[in-house]
Amino acid sequence: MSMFSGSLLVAEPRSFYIVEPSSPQWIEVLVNSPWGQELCIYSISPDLMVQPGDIVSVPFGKQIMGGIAIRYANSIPEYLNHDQVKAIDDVITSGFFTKNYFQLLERVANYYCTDLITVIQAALPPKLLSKSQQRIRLKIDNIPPGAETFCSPAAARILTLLQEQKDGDYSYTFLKNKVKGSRKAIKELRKRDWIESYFKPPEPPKAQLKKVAILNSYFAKDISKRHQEILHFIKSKGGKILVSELVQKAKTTTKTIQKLEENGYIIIEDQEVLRLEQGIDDIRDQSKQLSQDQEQALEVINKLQGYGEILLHGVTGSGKTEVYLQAISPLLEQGKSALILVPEIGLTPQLTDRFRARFGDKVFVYHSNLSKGERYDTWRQMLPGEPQVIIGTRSAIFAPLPNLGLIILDEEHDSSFKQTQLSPNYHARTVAKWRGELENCPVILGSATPSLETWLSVNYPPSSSVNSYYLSLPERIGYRPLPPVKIVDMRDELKQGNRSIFSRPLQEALRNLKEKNQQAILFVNRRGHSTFVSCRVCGYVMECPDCDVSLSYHYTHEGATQLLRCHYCNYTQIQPPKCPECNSPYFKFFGSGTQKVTQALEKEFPELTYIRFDSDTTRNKGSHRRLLEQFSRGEADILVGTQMLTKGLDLAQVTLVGVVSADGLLYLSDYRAAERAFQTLTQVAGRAGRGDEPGEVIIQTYSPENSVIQAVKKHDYHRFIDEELPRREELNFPPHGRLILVQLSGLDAIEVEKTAEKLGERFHETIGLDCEILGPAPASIMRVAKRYRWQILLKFLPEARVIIPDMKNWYKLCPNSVSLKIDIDPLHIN
DNA sequence: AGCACGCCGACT
DNA sequence: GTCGGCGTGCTC
Repeated sequence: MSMFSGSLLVAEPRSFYIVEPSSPQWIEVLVNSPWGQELCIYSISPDLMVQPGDIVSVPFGKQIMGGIAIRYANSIPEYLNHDQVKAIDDVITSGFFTKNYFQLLERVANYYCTDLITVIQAALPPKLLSKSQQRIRLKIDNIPPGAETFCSPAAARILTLLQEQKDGDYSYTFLKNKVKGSRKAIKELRKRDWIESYFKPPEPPKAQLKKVAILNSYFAKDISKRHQEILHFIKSKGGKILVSELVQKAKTTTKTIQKLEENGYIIIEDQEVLRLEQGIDDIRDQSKQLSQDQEQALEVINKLQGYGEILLHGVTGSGKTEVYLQAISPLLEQGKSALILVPEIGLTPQLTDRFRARFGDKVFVYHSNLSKGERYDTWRQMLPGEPQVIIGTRSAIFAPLPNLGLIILDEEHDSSFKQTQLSPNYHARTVAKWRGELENCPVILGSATPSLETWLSVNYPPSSSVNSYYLSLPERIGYRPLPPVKIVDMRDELKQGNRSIFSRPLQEALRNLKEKNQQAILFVNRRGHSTFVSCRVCGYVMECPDCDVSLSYHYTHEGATQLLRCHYCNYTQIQPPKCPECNSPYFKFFGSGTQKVTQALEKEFPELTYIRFDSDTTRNKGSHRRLLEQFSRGEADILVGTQMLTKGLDLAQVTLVGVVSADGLLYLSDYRAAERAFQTLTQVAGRAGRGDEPGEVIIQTYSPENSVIQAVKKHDYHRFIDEELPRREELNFPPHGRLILVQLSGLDAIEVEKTAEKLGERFHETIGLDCEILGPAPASIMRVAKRYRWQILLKFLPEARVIIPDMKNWYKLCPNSVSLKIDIDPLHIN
């Protein structure tokens, strides 16, 4: 929680160009100290220019760490002596935190109950606010032979570890994790003066410098023909060229170039070079003719001046992207920028390509798969405010674009817009609306299956906000029909004696594939091979030793060791040949994952080739794109994959979509299970028939009468909404009420439970009647990665004011061994 | 968190 | 007197 009252004063935009006549001597800096955020005062040495809003590095204790300069101070507080105040070490980046931007960060911190500094860290490229790292190194000259025999076992272990390392140097954290009782042992070794500890200064990312040759005097006398040629070449390139490029393209040497510099014909300078992810080049694309619906939608968007929330509800294949493109085009001409958020960038290379084809080098991508340098440079080039288009994932909502004209969330229903593991647990959609308000620009939320939150917010807006619009694209472009959806009752298949995982209709559709020269997508709810391995005699199930879940069977290839893996903590072990409990050999796997489906394909349809597309096969950088390109080139007949397939793939040749089993989606113990199932099935069905050939969808299930399945069959979003919204309203679940999930975890089962009980009592004492307190209860998977987990769910009634003044005390109620996490608006409450 | 400082008891 | 364990307070 922010520890300051009111807003922090930060530089107005552009104030960084103004030099104050009487430069203040001190400045307050927000730092991330080991025990939380703090506002500390530092002096400014005369030779350093520091402004509020700068990112600086400062000394703190024995460390150097990153911080944000907040405001000038004319004096130091009374409780500090002058010799206690240290000087700013360096300025890392200048003129970045504008007032609007800072307000946004503060709002995120307040709403999601975290420190401002934690939000800032999420908003900046990684390592920009890094700390110095404590490291341990050997003092080789002081160590007698056989030193390890003189000291305690732990100390000996550390000594050996360090001696095995080439430079005898390890980080303190590494040794702490590796050796038990390391703290004491290090003290012991330090006493003997065999090791020393030191702080390695942080290394924030830096701009890359390269040498450029600049033409100085072209009309030179007494110059060799070769030199004249080189100068001419530089001139043809605009009088300025990278030295490396000059050497390569003019087929010359650095020696020659040096000679030219010595004679004053050219000047060699260091220049910053941006490291940016390269796109494909030279595919240009023009605006397409819009359908009537698209035209109407675009008109509403273009007319909108200032903030507004727009739901663009377009069925799969209705041409939402073209609307985005044409909405952005006039903005760039006005000198404004646009921000497009997508669930996962690797999955939408086509989207990025289309933007690049339309807007060329004005398009930049920003996501966590970029290298550190690429990410820093992409971020840095935004600061001057050149009009541009940023396509990014969740964290790009914090892209520091000064003249923002439009924010778009594509596939706004997607749950990857919520940050779950790390703090702050923000939802990019929520932050996008705040940012739109602050920057006074429209926010477009695009989806074929809008989240209930967005649906409600746009159709029944709270009285305070009138600027919301519902725009519908009910038809696919080119009057292509939505693919018919066939529901297959798998109980009948079993009755008819079909024991294959493919039903007869799906088998027939797959058989027809080859002769029609078409492609198919098979959707499987799970990666790996099987959901669990169990004994058919005694019922024993293989479980992860560190988590309360069963292990999944992973098949690599014929003859390879068969592995069992935990999908929660990645624990891996070899599949035992017999049941460890009763020694029975009938020890087999159940359920089906992507691997099992591909095996069945090999067996039943050996003539069909496939590509497996899940998190096992797409782990490496660029593998999404590579696999998708292989598939679109027709190198395989079938794409077999998981959830990833649902995220906006546009593959024109796919006519058949098969859902191997919908049941795993339908029965999850979560209040959002129905919504997720509807979205996933509708999205995956939408991959069929996007080209000229009509599509077909086959969904296999054991519960064909389920209302979600029926809504998917009819492509009927409204039918789904009409059933689901009252159900949520009845139970005060979002979007009608609000949830806060309080999670406790720790290694000691009893202690976690006791803390949960204690907190629960506290909640009953302090929280008002407009909030229902559910729990404390153990999480549905109680143990993950050796940690026991309990939780309390706070359910606020729709009209309740969600204010929790007591939150700081919650942390005080937790012993050190129990950690507390507060998830605001959780998407999963298991 | 990590470290210095200072108090106190066990031992030379 | 000296060494070392451990509780306390500080980091601009």
